[in-house]
Amino acid sequence: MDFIFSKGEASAADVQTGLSDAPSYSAVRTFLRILEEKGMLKHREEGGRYIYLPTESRQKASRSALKGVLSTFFEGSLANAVAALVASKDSQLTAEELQKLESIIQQARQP
Amino acid sequence: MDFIFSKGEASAADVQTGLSDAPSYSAVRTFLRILEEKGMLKHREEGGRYIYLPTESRQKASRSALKGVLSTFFEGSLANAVAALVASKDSQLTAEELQKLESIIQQARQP
DNA sequence: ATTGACGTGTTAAAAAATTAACATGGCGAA
DNA sequence: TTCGCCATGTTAATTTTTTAACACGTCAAT
Repeated sequence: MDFIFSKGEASAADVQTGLSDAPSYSAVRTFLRILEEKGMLKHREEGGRYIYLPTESRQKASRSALKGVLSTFFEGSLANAVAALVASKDSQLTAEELQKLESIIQQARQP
Repeated sequence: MDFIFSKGEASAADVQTGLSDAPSYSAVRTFLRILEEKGMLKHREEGGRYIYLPTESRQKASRSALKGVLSTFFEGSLANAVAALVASKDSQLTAEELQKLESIIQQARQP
């Protein structure tokens, strides 16, 4: 699911190729079919191939995933999470990124 | 794993009780043992009971989980993620939380 | 000391996931 | 058109996971 969310959509071959710890092509195919049966994926046909995509909106899924991590590791606090990344040596946080963050926060504080 | 990380440590019974979609107690017990064999968990004995806890530090695991969500859903950008939560109606972001965030960002921008 | 409750270790059976293999049908190139 | 290639549909075998069941040892209470 994460792989398909990150790509937006993917064929069975895409998943099998792209996933580093992927099972066999056959297993991927079966699993995608099961995920569709469970309602988590749907597919369209493109030149005979099946392209799978999530049924849930990316927005919903992303918020849900983010809240999940916050809840599991950061007591539900976004500030705690940001603090952890900021403190991380290899955080890859550029000056530009920090500036964007600040402007987002400021806008949120003054509606 | 997420459950144990969120609790810090847990017995088989804790997991089985606390997890909403938990399998049988027997399966939980087996699974914890397998996770230990794989090196993801260790256990200590407390009054004859096994209490399992992660081998990886909470800090490492939390950063890794957070980066994973950022990478899957937010193009790796923390700012994008924060923006999504801020925009969410039910974001639960209190004024206090926003203030903490701002001060964290400001400190990060001026080392 | 004895009993009963509880958790582990172990085993075996049931269910599910993974894999391989082959048939079918569509599509493009020669 | 005809051939070869590729993805799907299907089936069956294999492996892993999940489950149940029971023996054993510990601990607390009676």
